[in-house]
Amino acid sequence: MKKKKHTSYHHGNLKESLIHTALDMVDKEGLEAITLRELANRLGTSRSAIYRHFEGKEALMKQVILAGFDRLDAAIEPYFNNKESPLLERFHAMGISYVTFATENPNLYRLLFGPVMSKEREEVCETERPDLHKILHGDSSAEVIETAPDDSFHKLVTIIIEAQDQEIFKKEDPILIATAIWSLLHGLSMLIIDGHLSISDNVQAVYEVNYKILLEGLVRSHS
Amino acid sequence: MKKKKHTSYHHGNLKESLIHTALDMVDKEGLEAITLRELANRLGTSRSAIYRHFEGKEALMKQVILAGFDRLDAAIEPYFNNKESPLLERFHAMGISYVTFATENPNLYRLLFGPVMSKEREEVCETERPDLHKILHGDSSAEVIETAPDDSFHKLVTIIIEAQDQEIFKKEDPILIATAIWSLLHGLSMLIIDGHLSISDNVQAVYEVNYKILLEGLVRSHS
DNA sequence: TCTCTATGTTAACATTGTCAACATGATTTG
DNA sequence: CAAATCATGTTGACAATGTTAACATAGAGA
Repeated sequence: MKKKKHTSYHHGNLKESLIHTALDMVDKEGLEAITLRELANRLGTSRSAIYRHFEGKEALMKQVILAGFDRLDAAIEPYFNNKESPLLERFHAMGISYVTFATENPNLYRLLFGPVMSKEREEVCETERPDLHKILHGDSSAEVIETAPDDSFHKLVTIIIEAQDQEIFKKEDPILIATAIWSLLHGLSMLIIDGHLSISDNVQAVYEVNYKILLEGLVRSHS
Repeated sequence: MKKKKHTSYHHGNLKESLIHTALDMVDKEGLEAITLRELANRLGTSRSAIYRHFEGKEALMKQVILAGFDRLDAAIEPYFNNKESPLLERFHAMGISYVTFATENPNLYRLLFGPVMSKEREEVCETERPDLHKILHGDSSAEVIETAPDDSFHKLVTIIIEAQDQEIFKKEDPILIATAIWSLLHGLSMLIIDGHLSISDNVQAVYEVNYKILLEGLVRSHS
């Protein structure tokens, strides 16, 4: 597949290779399988070469996590952008694709929301995401869609605003609504992949009930 | 507080001491702070003594996790059992106490749902919790309340059944409803303590919106 | 008392992340 | 072009940690 141009340098592009093989290792063999020596072996290099590209293992893992989030975003994106199907269908499918991604790649999903970043995030927490306030306080939704970054959470917010503009959803703070939706999806995914639910054999059914409950709390009026 | 009877044996009761000091260490200093040597030092014993009581570090951590779940259960229990206040108030307070427990003890909460048990749970997942099916297929709710174990999830299920009996909640599968509620609470807790939300400075407000959305999807009819 | 089992200690080992010292390919400079 | 400089890779060593084996000791029961 990816025959790198091995002509260029010592190894080629070690930095990217490290990130991607680490990502694949996490996905297939779990987080504990990742050791710097094993990583180096698989790439035919030596353990310490890593330190020419990353400050340490943790710095590498952060990059891996970022790449993992890209995969997650890529898995859900089609359902955000498919403008042909009705909004609620997209909304429904987006949720399914999210939970499905988690259950099909449990190791990867656990990494994304796992303990690697948690300490650091706790510190940075306050200053984070000031850009969201722009969305929150922007009055027109059309304008927001343009300025929103391609982050999945932002896309979710814009979909909610869209649904509010179409008088489908109640006019609640869209960011808080998005938070509730994300919480439900994230919690459900985590509980399933960690085996805390007794009904994890039928993920689809569990999701449908969750979706139904959530939706009835979101829609504007009942028929 | 807990002056153990140091007269009895070599150390006294090392097994329980290990579990409880480990639990406190996780809570105050994080999971990474736990090393067998440090644990042994704090208890004035030697590192290898641990292996007379546990198969290894992982076995010890599993016991720590069980003790941690007891703390979580104890933190929410008052809101389950306070029979004087109306059911919806108990329901509301229970959710707040859950999220509050998580945000006030982030290290502990992360441990409970963290990576220690995840692999094992994946294997045991299918055979787990057959007792829940009894609740699901029991027709009378009063009978269920008696037979339910003191697990928090079971209590949640019984409260839902109670609300259904009082015609407050819709008659949906109570286990699936409980799953949805737990997912929301768990997801919200995790996202907050890991700093994924931009609004984590006002936990209460976030919870209220989540609760409102969830409740409107649960209640039987709108006024 | 003697023996046995439970519990605790010490020393050693393998794994892993990290760093220092050295080596080499590529790039820039005189 | 030659030399210097920088980027990249390698080797050896070290500290921390979980684990195990061999040894030690206290308490219980014959």
